[in-house]
Amino acid sequence: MSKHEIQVTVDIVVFTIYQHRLNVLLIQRGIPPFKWQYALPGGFVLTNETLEAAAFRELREETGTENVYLEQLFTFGDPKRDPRGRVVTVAFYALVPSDQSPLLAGTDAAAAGWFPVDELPSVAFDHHEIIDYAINRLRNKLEYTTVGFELLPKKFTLTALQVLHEAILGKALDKRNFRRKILALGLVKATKEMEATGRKPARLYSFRNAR
Amino acid sequence: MSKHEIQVTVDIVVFTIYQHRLNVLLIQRGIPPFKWQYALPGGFVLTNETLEAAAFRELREETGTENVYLEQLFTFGDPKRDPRGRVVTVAFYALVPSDQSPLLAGTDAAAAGWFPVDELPSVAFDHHEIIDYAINRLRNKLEYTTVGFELLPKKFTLTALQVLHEAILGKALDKRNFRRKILALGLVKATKEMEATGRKPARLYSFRNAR
DNA sequence: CCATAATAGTGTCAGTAGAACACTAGCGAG
DNA sequence: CTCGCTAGTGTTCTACTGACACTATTATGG
Repeated sequence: MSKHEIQVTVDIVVFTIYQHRLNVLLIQRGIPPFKWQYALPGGFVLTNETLEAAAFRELREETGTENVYLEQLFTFGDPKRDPRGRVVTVAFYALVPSDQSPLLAGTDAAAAGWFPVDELPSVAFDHHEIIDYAINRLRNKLEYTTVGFELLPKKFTLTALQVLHEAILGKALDKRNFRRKILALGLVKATKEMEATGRKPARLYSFRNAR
Repeated sequence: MSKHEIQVTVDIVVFTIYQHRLNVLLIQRGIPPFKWQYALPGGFVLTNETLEAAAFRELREETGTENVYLEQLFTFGDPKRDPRGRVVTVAFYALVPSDQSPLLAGTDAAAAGWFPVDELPSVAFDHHEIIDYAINRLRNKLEYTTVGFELLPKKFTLTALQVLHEAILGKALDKRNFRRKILALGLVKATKEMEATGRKPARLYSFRNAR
């Protein structure tokens, strides 16, 4: 019974909204296997940290992002998924508010970048499968939870919220129906501020619950 | 960087409907830690098998069940969850049709038994947390998928289907509304057979899709 | 054979949620 | 002051959900 030969990693699908599109953070690998290919941020779990802590640590080390929404997705354990040996990876996804996303002051990563989910490059290992899984989860959760707010700044316009939903769901939504539904949910509170840019100023809203 | 000291196991929450209640399969441990306490069926993942294959293998070895619905749930990796060392467990849940459930011709297990989810004994490790997670997942999936049918024999009465839903959701449902909704979904097909037992015979239905 | 016990099976109405659909309001730029 | 641009707003129809009570059919037992 070869019980000890399995290594455990975490991989994180980091999402943000950038230029009205849903984007994923990818890092170019500096070492084999799959050298120079893009891959998800991630790495080995240390023996004395939780899985979630490992994911947060890798996020910090590789991308400089902190204090983001993080949720476990699924665990991928095909024996052939890593050519180096048996590696089981616990996949997470993270949501970065759109006003913090371009800060890529990475340390580990040679090169990192945001890629729109419908224009992904080829990625290492089974990371494409992980990304697909994450997009599906995000779409589903958007419909019955408040995850969407995690991708926005603290104050946002209803149009920005709608654009976000459209970017994730990949389809256009009716403005009046969308606003009616969001306001009926009561999760959002009008502030007294208006957005500066643009032609006609739009009212800023904030999310009611704690972030 | 102590990367190699993590062991990977699978644990399975096996559900069935028994006497109109949702039940979980537990096995009494024959060895420490938690000797004589009840625990979920499960065990170590071998280096050349997928996680799912490991779960199926443990199910077969420990409970004799085969060909059941199996789905990955969540991965539990708290460093302190197992007193023997660092063990990360990938949790699954399985659904056993009610006409196959009492077959507990186990091999590994000293003693196994079905326990109603609202009368669980104290269980080893963090298995209570895993069971709670599984019940929640099952309740949620019942509302938007067809998992429910996995817990029934191939032919079943609509009353049996309703009892199943009530057992999982833990609340009574209106008979007319329930039947209307189920029939409107079109997932179920009336057969020409009637159930033998009972006072007035009830029509048997079958699930349309493949099992 | 008739009465009883037990479960099967059936319809309506009211309230709510979701989808389709087009115009006016307010601001900045030129 | 006109144009361009985005903000913001209601109604109607349809589909689904939930509440609610009685008749039909069989087996059993007196």
